[in-house]
Amino acid sequence: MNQRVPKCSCENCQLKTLFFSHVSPDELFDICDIKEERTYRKGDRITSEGEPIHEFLYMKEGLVKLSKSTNEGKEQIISFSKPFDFVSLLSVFSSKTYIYSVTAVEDSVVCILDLSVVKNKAQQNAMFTMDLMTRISSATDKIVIENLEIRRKQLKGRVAHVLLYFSNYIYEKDEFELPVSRREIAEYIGMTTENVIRTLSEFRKDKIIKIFGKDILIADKSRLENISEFG
Amino acid sequence: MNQRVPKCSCENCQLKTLFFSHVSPDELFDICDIKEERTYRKGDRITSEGEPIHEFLYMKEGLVKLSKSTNEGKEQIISFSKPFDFVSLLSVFSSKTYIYSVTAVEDSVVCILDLSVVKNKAQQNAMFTMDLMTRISSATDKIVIENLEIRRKQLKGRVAHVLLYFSNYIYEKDEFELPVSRREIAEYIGMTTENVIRTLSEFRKDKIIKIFGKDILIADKSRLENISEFG
DNA sequence: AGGTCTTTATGATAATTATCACAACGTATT
DNA sequence: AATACGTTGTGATAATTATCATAAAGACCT
Repeated sequence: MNQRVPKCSCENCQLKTLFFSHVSPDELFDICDIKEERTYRKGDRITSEGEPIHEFLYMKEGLVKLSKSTNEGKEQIISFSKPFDFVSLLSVFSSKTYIYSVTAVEDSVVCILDLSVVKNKAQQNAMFTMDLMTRISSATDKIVIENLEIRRKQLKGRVAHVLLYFSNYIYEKDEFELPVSRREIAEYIGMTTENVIRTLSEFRKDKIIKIFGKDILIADKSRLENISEFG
Repeated sequence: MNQRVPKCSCENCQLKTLFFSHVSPDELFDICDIKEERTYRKGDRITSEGEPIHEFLYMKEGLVKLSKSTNEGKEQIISFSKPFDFVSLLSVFSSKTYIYSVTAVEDSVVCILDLSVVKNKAQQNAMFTMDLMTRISSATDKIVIENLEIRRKQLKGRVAHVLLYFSNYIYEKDEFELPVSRREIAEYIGMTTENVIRTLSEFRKDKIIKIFGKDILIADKSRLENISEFG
């Protein structure tokens, strides 16, 4: 399920500059000491809705999804987090329990700090807290904006948008392996699985993309962008 | 358009306890000195998309909407802010310019601090920054959750949801004056104006609500809740 | 290797929502 | 008072999306 990696490798960690730029080397060493890395396999649940929050999470490798299930048992995907994103953005400082679940959609490595350590640090070091707030704000802003973007489009535009999201933002390549199922795409864009599949088939027939199972190749990006923008 | 109220009335301000619980009386006096209150009339624009952010805003009286316009010129309403909510939640600590506009939907009083003052305070006082972060996180969480709620419902459920939102959350009464037009409701729930109007008429015909122009009376709340929940 | 379950896929049909057209009403402006 | 303009309101029709049915392919388990 998960496995501890005892050796701390913070010296080479990009997060050091992003997250800890206002933490002294001594403090950093302390944090490094208590930091834990956990490895998750694709499909593993990392945190669950309703669980108490006692850890602070950020992404080192892989890709995870944040999701929430409706009281009818359907799943809604809120967002995806890639390396050097905070996974802990919603709820962490405003709630005692998670209001969403986090699940690995690729094999992932997540760095974990006890939340009380982060909170203590935050109460002592204002610059650290400012950094933290800036980062968390930026991440939640992205979620809100992305949500608005998806909301104003219809089916084809939304599917095109998601493909471009993975291509441009997550993988930075025109060919990639979809980390999620058609159903999960549907849960992200708020449409049905069948319509997502149908739309992908249509894009394939129109030679905008090539599909080999989970592998997607964007063949005509400008047309895909056009669909994403104007439907 | 707007008018200065020179006298500082922080002594009686609810925000003092919420916002400034970790600020010393001396500091509070300083802040009080430079704080400005501005009065806006219904319809007045408070901040505009693309403008540089140099002020920190919070609500004292009234109701405002946060909105963003698409590149096709359509408006999307992100959320509403009521008294003692921060208006400055998205962007403030993550962007130099506003990515949304703020407009008064009721006559409103907004308290305004220079952003540099808030940032300076935040860099010096970690507890203050923690408070701030907690409040901002809580506000953005609400936006995300509210968005998911609306997204999973269809037309009737969304309209019912909005009515309950105003009734329960904003006015805490079963009878209230709608602060927004049908079009604005449509912009908030992502449906067309005509369909919002039609749905309201349907609720009226079914004796779930009474409508007198902008005045709404919720006559059968449990049925409205049922529609909001199950469509 | 066989069976079960999920995912991908496609078609037909039903439900939902948008668009267009038009009218009444209120409000603001000149 | 007259005009213009936005809001509210309703109906007919078109477009979009969901639902249901069915099937093949792949993953998983034993």
